[in-house]
Amino acid sequence: MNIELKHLRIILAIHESGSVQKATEQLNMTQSAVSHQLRYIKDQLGVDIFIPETRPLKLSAEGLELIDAARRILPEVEKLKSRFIDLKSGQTGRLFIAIECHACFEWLFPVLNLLREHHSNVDIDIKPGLAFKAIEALQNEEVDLVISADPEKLPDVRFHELFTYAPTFISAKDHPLAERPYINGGDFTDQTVITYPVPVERLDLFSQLLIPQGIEPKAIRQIELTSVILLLVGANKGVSVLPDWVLQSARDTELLAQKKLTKSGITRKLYAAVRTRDSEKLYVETFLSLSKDVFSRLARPR
Amino acid sequence: MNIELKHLRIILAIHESGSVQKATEQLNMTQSAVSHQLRYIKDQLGVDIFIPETRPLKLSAEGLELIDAARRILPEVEKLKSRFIDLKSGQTGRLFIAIECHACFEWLFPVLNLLREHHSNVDIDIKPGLAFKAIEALQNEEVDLVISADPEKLPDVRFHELFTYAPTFISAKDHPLAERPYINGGDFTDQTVITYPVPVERLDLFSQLLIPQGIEPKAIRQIELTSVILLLVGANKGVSVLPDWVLQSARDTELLAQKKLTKSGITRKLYAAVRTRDSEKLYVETFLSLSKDVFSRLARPR
DNA sequence: CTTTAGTATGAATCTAATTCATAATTTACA
DNA sequence: TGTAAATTATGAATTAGATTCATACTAAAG
Repeated sequence: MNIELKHLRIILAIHESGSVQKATEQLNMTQSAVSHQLRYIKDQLGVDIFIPETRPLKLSAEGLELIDAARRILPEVEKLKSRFIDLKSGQTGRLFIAIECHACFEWLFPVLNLLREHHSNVDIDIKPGLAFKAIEALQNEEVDLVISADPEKLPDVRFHELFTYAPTFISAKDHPLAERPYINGGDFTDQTVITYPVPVERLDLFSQLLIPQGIEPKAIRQIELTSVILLLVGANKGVSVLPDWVLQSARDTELLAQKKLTKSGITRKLYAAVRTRDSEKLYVETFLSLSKDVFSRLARPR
Repeated sequence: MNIELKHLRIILAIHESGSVQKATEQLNMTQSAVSHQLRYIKDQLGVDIFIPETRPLKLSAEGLELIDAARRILPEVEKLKSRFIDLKSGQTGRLFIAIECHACFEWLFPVLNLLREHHSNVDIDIKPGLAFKAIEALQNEEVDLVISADPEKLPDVRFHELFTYAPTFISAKDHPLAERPYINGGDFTDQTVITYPVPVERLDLFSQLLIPQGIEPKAIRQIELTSVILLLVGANKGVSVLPDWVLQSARDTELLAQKKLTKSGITRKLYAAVRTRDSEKLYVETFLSLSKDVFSRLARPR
């Protein structure tokens, strides 16, 4: 026995319009096609749906049951279809985010709050614990967007540039290095460095400066919260390197000296990576523009 | 956008088995056919259901939604299908009954009570008010079975013989006609006849005897309840004609004289009329055999 | 009793689904 | 890594299914 949605639609249209004739236009079929289908349905179910040789066509007892079922099933399917139309257009969907950059929480939270206001139908969340294999998780559809500073050339992933920042050295004002015009890699050999609790190769200081030069600092101390890092650096418990925007937006920076890294300064770019086919989704585009907005407000020196 | 149940079944089978390959046997399709369908579905929905180039095939975010919907919709359809299998076999269904014969309530009630015990899934009911156009109502599927004494040759209706009975004259024992060996039509001209409250042409006495002979009784008095009719006849308020089985099963018949109608006696047959295509349904067959059982017990003289 | 509107049907046509053969990928395992 | 095995994708041919057209049939209305 084979029943398809098409058949339920036909039966329902005939019943609601009162005749095969009238149902034809609603169904975009000829009278003959409907009639053939009607016979097919009857053969499949083994019972007459409409009482034969009556006009207007009247439902049989069995037909009534079919109509009941159709009225339960078809709206479900319609819901599914419109759900997919929405999904495709980005009216609705899922935006799970992985961040490779720990400091990014600073601007990401406000962005997501704004994004939720614009797209209440989108399921927005940050997925922790994926930082290291974030791009892989993106390809796997475990997440839908990755904040990354290391763009790759991949066919199925597109990296959208968000903004440029400078990893910046900080120390207490009375720290010896606070006198320098800029800081070099070698300056770290006898310093305690305070960092976020992530593998060192994921920190700009290490990936851009220390690892290439084969330098190791005297000690590393890992702290979760940005404000605590600032506090400890101010208390001369160590030095640190943070994105310039963090320093510009943070309070209590009076005790700190800020220096560029290397004579020419190091700059980096942050990217939002999404799957290519998600690129035009409305909420992805909104995310990108909101990020730039929020960042530019955050980075404005006070 | 066109989605059919077939597509939901394919997606679900692939997801649950883990690969297209394994799904093929469950679906009774070749790997190629499944693959082509998969592409069709993707084109229809406009999004990838499975993440491309991954094995085992993994659902995309959109695919998950599709699976959810399939798991809601497909069981509904399966339920519908098994419902129709039951309907066709007569495991379940509807048995609405119209009776042309008023006295039939006497044996019909016990039959229906027994029938309900055998077929708890069948919706059993008596539909009043259809007595006159009962066969039409049967063809219209307003009712599913008609108790009738007037079989017709119809292509879509089948009359199953239930049993034979004799419309029998009754009067009080001290009534003048109680002396006669049998009663003729002419004997009614100066009698008050007590009948059920139905059109006279539907009463055996009239349709079989008085109307053909053009005879009218002195008066007609209509009473609903059989026991009241017996009471009134016993009290010499009139005479009546009732099926023999009613008299055999009723109490308080000591005061009554029973006489056959005409010298040779009149006999009639009762039929259960059902739509031809319902004839083999289990509960219809049960109804027929139960009716015969109950009747033979009822008609057994006490 | 004839007309008319609605429904059914057969044959032809068109569309969609399936198969077969084979290519392309991916995975597993050396 | 590289190679074999397994899985999936694709194109062309085939088959099955759905639709149309023309027309016959049926029920209802006048």
